[in-house]
Amino acid sequence: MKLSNYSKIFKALSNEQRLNIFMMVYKQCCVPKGGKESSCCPGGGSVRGAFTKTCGCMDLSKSTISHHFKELQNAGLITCEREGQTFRCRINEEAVDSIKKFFE
Amino acid sequence: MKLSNYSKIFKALSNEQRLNIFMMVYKQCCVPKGGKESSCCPGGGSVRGAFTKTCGCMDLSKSTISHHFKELQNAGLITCEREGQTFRCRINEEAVDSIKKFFE
DNA sequence: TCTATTATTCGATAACATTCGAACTATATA
DNA sequence: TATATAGTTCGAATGTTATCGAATAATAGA
Repeated sequence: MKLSNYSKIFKALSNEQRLNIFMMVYKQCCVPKGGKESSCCPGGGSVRGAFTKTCGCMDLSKSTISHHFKELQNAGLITCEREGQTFRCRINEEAVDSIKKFFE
Repeated sequence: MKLSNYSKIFKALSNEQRLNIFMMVYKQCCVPKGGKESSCCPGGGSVRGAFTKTCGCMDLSKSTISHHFKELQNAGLITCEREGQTFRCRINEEAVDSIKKFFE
């Protein structure tokens, strides 16, 4: 992976609000081994209605939150797929693995 | 470690030039186990004349490079100590460990 | 097809980042 | 003490990012 891709990833995580969004998705996607699945993640590994949830618990306008989701997607950190009126979000494990490798 | 500290670290690494500087220090500080020490790192773990070296291999003005070193220090990623006319740089292992933990 | 809900796009604005060159400070050495 | 080398600070130009509200588009359901 090129250095410029890494800097893109770090840029996406450099804004505190956006990092917060990333973390909410990240935590909910990581069903601990042997642990219970959370209600938002049937099947584990993805978050239903991530955007709506985020709007509900962050003090930012919808448009700003939409922008932050786009940035996280552009950096390759998450993927989102439409599911009716809302979106289902998933962490891109590859990106996370790349970061881990970066610091080895 | 607070989320805002993480975003500071990621911000420091979000600029490609700065990431480049960080990597040069990082690589030179990490003497592989059983490997030879590099000439810049007698004793291992630190880089002698890091600023001067960086100036020599990056297409940026001294003042800009100085600024980037400051940013890396402010984020707690590296420390620099004067050594005569030049500086000796060291990676802050704690910061790196924090990032690793962040993605566990 | 009408309406409510959900999310995106647009245009504006304010704040912040990157970069430079010039002037300056710190240190070593002749 | 004069000079060379190394690095910092300052002010300015330029570019990028975060944020909002309003207008718009997509979807579900009545």
